[in-house]
Amino acid sequence: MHEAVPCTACWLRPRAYFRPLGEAEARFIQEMKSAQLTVAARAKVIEAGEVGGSLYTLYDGWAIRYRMLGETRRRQILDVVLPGDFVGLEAHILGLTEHSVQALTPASLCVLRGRRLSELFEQHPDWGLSLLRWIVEDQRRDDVWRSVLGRLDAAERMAYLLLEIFDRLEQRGMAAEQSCRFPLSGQHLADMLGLSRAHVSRVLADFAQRRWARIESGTLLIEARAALARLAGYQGVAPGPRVLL
Amino acid sequence: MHEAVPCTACWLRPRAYFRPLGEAEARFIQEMKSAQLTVAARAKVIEAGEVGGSLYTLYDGWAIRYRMLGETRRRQILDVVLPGDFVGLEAHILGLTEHSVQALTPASLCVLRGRRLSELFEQHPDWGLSLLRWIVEDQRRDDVWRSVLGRLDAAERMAYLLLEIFDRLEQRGMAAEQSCRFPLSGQHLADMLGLSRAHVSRVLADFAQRRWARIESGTLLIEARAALARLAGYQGVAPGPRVLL
DNA sequence: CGCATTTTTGAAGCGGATCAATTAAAGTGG
DNA sequence: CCACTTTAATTGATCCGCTTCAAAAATGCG
Repeated sequence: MHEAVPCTACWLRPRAYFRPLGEAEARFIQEMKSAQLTVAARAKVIEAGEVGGSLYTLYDGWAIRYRMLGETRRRQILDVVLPGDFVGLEAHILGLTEHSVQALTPASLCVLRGRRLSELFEQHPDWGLSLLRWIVEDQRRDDVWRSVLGRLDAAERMAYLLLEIFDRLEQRGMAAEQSCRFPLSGQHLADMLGLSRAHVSRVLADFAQRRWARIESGTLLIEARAALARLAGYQGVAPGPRVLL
Repeated sequence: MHEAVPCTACWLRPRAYFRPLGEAEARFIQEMKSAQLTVAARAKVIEAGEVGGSLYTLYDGWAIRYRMLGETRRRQILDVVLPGDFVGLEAHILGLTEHSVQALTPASLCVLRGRRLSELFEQHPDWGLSLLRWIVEDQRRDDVWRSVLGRLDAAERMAYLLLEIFDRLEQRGMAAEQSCRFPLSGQHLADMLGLSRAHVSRVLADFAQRRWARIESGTLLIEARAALARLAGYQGVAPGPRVLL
């Protein structure tokens, strides 16, 4: 898919969503990047229980982060991983991962030298704070999702998910006016929202019939954003800019 | 409740759960602490929508962190805040809080000079990394809770919650052999677990009747830890040690 | 084109919500 | 310290949203 891309040629970095780089910073980050990894759709990038493990930035493609529960075939998808997002921070910081990450589409990742993450904190303490800020923003997103799962019904959850993914894609320049690529299956949606596959199908049928949103042949079309946002109490995503490593 | 306590006299710090301090570190932290705040039970420490706001460490007592949803009276309690936990990191880093924090019992908090948090990163980069590690551990806990809310039924959720709170108290030296203080009402449990007050009551009645656990007059008694852990797929909490600011 | 996977749809059952009535507990003021 | 008021916990009856199971339709893929 991609040969090793120098950071100066990164297609993501010019996006307004990502914080611009100074000269020295650019060199430092280029130095952190040790390789480019390409994986096929459905390939596992990180497997729960793995020890150590690298730190990655997803460069292109989609992935999911998930946990399996109690021996059984219960899966909770924790997040959709999009270009610019970290993969493997838990593995890298805590040494052991409890979640898995699987590519949804063909994907490519920048492999970061973990060693240099501590150097980053020492030599660029302001980046340490930027990173902290980013993580705290993610925590807020987690808070919202706990509310979504704990207190919203099926249709509200679905509306929230569709809008959030669309907006995150838009920040990365991966969305059109009111549509975007959407490689999640019904089963994926069910496992993210704590619903059954059958019920996901019914909720989506309802949205399509109301002309609020529809998913067709791998594409999400948002037809009535306002209606969805009102239903879910959706407030938008963190505007950035965010650091990109 | 407490007059300003010097960090050297802190009752929490000697606990094995918290990372021991060097001489210079102790001074730095003492310097960060600018005041001690005491609040009554039910008082709000942080209100959603608040701008700015201090950074605190809960010193004594219990609190809850929660969000209200969509104008209505739907509340999601995101976490129980226990001594040693941060309060107000979101407010401090992002400038605006979307959750509220309310004292459950009379509580006292150490007020930290926010300014010095960035200095901490500069002057003690290893502490920056410790803090990062702590936050990543919290993220893992969030991951687990998303799984709990998304995929476990009422009894499983309750079992998970009781065990986690008990273990967190134990780490802080606030639990006895198989019992601990428990100031959460049925409504609180319902709002944490995404259940109704009535159903919480039924689940607890069932646990009591099975002699697994019971809550009586503000005290939680864990009678059959193994049974609860098996039911919930509970694996324990992060062992620490953790930094204490 | 034909097989495998996914999606859709229907029918039935269940877990938990809701509502309402009762009981118990916790404050409050005299 | 007791009667009164308020708030929270319990319990039963009913209802609804979602699950489960199963079969049919659609879609993708080699």
